[in-house]
Amino acid sequence: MRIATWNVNSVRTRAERVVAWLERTGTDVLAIQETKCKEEQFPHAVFEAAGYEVAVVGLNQWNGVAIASRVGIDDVERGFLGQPGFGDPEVVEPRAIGATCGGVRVWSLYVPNGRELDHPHYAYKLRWLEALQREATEWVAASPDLPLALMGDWNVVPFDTDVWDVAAFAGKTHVSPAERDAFAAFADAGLTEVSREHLPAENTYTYWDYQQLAFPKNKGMRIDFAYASPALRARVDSVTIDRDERKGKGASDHVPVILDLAD
DNA sequence: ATGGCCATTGAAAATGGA
Repeated sequence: MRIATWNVNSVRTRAERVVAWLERTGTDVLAIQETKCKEEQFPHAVFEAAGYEVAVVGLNQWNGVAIASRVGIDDVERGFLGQPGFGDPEVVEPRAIGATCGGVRVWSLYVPNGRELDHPHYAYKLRWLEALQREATEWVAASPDLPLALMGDWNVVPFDTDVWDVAAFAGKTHVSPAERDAFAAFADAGLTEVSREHLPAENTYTYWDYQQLAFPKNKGMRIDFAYASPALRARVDSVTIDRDERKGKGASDHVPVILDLAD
């Protein structure tokens, strides 16, 4: 089975491209982030025509996550227990959706950006990661043999070598020790970030800004990851970052991260 | 060629992204 995660930066703009990619690569399950639409605006028909069922959560033009699967999609959960909200009035944003697909419990996650270190969004980001880590700890403890994947756009650069020039990020989000600690803490829940295990090379990126020729200059960031429970980790044969998907007109600024699983 | 922001809302300019 092949499962993947991809921040598509608007699913309405890129539905045909995403589904063509799913079919071409033979991907069974895709965790999608930044759908940027309400559930009723989601291009359900494009996915269904290709044989994918979809579970969606979306409130407006911001955020939005989904899971597409051609191996079943059951026990859908929109948001996680204790998921923090943001704003006044406080809203629990559509940033997490879970479903069981082909025997794997998959979560599609879009971690808050943080904006600036002194912005309320940054404190929200840390709260959000901490709450997810707490909940993930419960999931693993409750079902230690369950294949579980926490996949998505984590908006954290775990190591200096996960960005083209860490000096350019001095005083900015994504690289702060608190964010890195919050990201690393998922290992304490018994999870392993399997893209790192299989693709340890430095300067291996999943995101390139649209501006200033970032992609041709390879000024990228590694911020899309997949944490796996022991039962899933043992089944990961290989991990691929599909860098080619950043090429050409109409690309998302993120590329897919793919996990090939043993049956 | 992989090429100097993009998507959404709403109808100009603002918001968010990272």
